[in-house]
Amino acid sequence: MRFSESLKKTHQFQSVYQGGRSYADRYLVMYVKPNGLEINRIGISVSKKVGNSVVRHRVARLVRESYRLHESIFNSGLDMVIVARPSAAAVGYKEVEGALLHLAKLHQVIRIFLYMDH
RNA sequence: CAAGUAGAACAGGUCAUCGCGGCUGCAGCAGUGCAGGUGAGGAAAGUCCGGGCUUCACAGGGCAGGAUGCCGGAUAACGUCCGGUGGAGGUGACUCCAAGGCCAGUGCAACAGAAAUAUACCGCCCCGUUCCCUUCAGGGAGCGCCGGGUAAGGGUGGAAAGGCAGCGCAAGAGACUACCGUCCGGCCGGCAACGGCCGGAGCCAUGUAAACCCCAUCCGAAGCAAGACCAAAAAGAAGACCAUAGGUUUGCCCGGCCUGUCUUCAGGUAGGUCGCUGGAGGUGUCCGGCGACGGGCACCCUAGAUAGAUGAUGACCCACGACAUAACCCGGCUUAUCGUUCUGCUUGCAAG
RNA sequence: CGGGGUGUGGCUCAGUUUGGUUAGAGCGCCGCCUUAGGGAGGCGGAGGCCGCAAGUUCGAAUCUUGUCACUCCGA
Repeated sequence: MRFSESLKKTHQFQSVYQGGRSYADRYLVMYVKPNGLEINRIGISVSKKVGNSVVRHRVARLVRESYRLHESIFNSGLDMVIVARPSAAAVGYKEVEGALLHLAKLHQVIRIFLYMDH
């Protein structure tokens, strides 16, 4: 991803959980917190309750792919944590993409005109 | 053709676009960019065993604890595998078995039953005695406070002192006899487990060791977050620099101590590098072996991430896609799994 | 990577050590009594293949092995 890094440390995740705002739908939960940097940092969390290793990796890839393909319309300087809910295990790319963009719209972190144009 | 049985292989494919982790090459001081090539499984899973490797411990032996348990072999090793033996199931191909020892000792066996490791409740028989019948041989019925024999029959139970048939007897009993079984001894075959044959028995006597236990064999402990190296930081040691700033020791001076600066050593946190993939490795072929497996030769190199890489979209085909993601590496076991293909063998039916 | 624990009526737990006849307790549920009615109280009742599968034993919730799920601890 050209403009983004990933969150790695436990304390970075804790910071977003405690200092950020959150929205959720059936498949995903999104936490957002400004980080004061030029770039975005994104963390994806898929708990063991979602499924086994294959399912968890697949969900994480779908979320990452969705973000990658729409990276250009996101605002900069954000820390985001996206948590997958158990119902996300059964769905495909289209649903995950829709959920991600829906939550981003609620957070007002994407450029709406580009989103509409898309 | 149908049903079954044993074994083996495969685990969606092709194309296009976007994207990810190593590697190689080129460019660049560097961040990085471009190109090429490569990138999960039969179970990668569960972590149930075994080994390698690493660190620690260790003269040797024993105890404790744990594991294994018919015999022989394979192997680095195993609780795995192969070949046998015995037993169980199946018409059969074939499958399954924790399959050492309760005459070393101890424990336990509810309920039922007269009695559970020793027993006489009913029954059967003998003896004594009373009464009745009587053809004077005997027969029948009752009694025995505590007379005796018997384990055939009854019933209980998982189990009641081998089974069955005969002989025998007052009634009975391996008391005796044949067969079967069990145990003991001998001979033969086999490396052995064991099998076969012959002879004998005082058939002295339940089950349970996945009850304690006994016997035989094996096991030092921990695990790649093992461990090795580099190394900010924090705390530490030694030395030097003060003709020196501050504090303290006594009012002052010298001297001492602390703070200071530098060097060296030690240390090992954050972080980094190695361990990290060429191996008890694969594929083919030949040889030895019934086989597990072993040996020779040729060829091949096939993930190595470190919050952790395989995905998305579109098109076509088909069987319409199951289970499941390496994390130091191997050998097994167990469990999950939509299906497809092939081979050996068995049984049944039909036809030739 | 290593180690431990738990699974029993709808819920919370006993019983497993040392196998034994029909597995108990509380709350909940159902019926009846009581009340004008409800609650409380009293009486009675239903509800369990003891997580699953094999095995040992005459007999298994209990013993053994395998397996599944949940959960805790350490590095």
